[in-house]
Amino acid sequence: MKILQDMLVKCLSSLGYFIDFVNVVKSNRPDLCDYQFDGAFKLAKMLHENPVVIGNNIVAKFKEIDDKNLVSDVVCVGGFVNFTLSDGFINYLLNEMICKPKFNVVMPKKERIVIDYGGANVAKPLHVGHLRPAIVGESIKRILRFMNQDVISDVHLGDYGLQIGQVIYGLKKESVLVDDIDISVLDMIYPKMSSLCKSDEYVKLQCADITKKLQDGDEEYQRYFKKILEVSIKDIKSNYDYLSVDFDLWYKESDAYKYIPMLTVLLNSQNLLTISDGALVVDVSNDNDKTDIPPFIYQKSNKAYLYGTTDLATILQRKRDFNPDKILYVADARQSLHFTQVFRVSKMIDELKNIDLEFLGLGTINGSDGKPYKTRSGNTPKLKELFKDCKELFKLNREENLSISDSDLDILANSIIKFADLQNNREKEYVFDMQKFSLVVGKTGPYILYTYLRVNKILINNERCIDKLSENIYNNQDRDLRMKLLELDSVMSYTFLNRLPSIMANYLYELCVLLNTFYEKNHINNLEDEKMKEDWILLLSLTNDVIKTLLDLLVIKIPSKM
RNA sequence: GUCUUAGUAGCUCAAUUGGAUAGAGCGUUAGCCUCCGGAGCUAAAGGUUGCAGGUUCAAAUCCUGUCUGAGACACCA
Repeated sequence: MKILQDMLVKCLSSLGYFIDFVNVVKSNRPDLCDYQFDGAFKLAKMLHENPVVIGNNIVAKFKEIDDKNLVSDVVCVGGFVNFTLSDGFINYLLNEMICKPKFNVVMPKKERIVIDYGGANVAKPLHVGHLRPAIVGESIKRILRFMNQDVISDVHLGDYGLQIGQVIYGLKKESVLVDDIDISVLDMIYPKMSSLCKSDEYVKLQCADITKKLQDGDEEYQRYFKKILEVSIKDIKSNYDYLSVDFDLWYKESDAYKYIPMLTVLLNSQNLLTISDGALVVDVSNDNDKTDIPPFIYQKSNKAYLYGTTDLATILQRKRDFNPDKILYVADARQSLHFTQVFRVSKMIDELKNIDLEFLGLGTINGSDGKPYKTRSGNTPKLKELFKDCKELFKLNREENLSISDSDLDILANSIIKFADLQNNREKEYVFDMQKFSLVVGKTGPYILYTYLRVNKILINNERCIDKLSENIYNNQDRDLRMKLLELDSVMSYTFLNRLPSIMANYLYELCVLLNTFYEKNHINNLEDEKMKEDWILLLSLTNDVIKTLLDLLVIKIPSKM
């Protein structure tokens, strides 16, 4: 609501009222007004005056300068300044949305941003835990691009950590030849080795040793490693393809290794490395810390490197390759301390200190019991099985679902799971209840898709023959829908600034609710009034364009029918 | 133990970051297809925002204390 805001700023300054930021927000009392300003209270405190008097002054002045009739009414109620928009102004704004690109959303300053998400590790099967980093990351990437940012996405595969040593150890122990490695073998080996290492300290040391030797270039281990990489990446790609998640870069942890010597030089030139208990560390503690931040471990006492080192080397790599303004990390919130350490070291290094580093933490996905999600059989379900289950449950739901094509079923299963995830605040954990999700009633992906498709049917049958709305608004459902469309601008900037797809997802749902209400109350096909019909076709066309765009930003495709 | 984070309707979550009467979905109850897709729509019931203080015109939101859950806390990722 930029125009209204500018007008209010003008109004306030001509009254001699100064306030640090003027914010006109959507009213939470739609019975009273459309937009609300509560600055009169702040002014009252500053000036030691009655807020009602100040509010009334603002109202009088606003009426005086509102030569374009932006508002049909502006009143002061108990200190709140309440604006009701005029039909003309509403339609003016909607027409701007129709004819300008990207619905006339105000764009932020363009920056070059690397976004790191997905969290896949080589040789570990993708499971339900990888769902959020992939979906939320992909959605944030798309939102950044919509907001005109220069974005590079990188999957940053974990391929050089201890897990690879574990898998190689397991393959050798089971006498699997390099040529016989396939995805089913890998899927079987990792969980086995992971639990073995937890119970057997000796095996763990062996695995650590293999990891170290691999990092040092051991030929035999490198052969295993290359094959594992090939098999595993193929599988990871097919999983991400299914989710419509894609990356510009498929860099791996190991690709950052060649930057470690340079990184060491940089750290040494600033005397940042110290030895502690045989390991090379960087002290990242700070006097203002409420609790001790442990030192960042640069190199283990056995000379092997940890993921913190490769993360840091990756920042250097990105700096030199792309010179980004920002790097965003979408990862499990439990890694918060790790990123705090990495970021602090990065800020100490002269070459890297100007890069903004943002950690976007994700809450865990829990089952109905409040604990991390498991299948009925008790193990962590693999991603593909999860979608298969979802499709099966969805088919049982309705007889008609049996006739839906398999590709549309995939789209619907994607919409169910993605919308269920993205409507939640990414920082909070949430309960994943497949039974509930596949029932598909209420606030779900298919609800949005259904709304889109039924309205789209009208648009197919009625050609859009004007490109500008008239001055009219015809009834309450009509006005509610138009007002909701006007919120898009502020929703997008809030979503962008906070990197919260959930804000946009909830807006999309609310928009669909109003669209459905409109649809039930107004039967366009039966209309006699041609002008009304033309306006409404255009309005519905705009609404569906918005829905389609937001669905894409939520990584949800539209099925041909459902 | 220290730090972080959460606690809102029976259940799962909102609340544009201090604004007016705390909103949705599920579930429950009662309605709505001669009509563009009923996976829909219209209503109703359901709340001392964990508890106790405090700050101010105004608190779910900020501060203090307290209870409960979750998580993190140097050679795993």
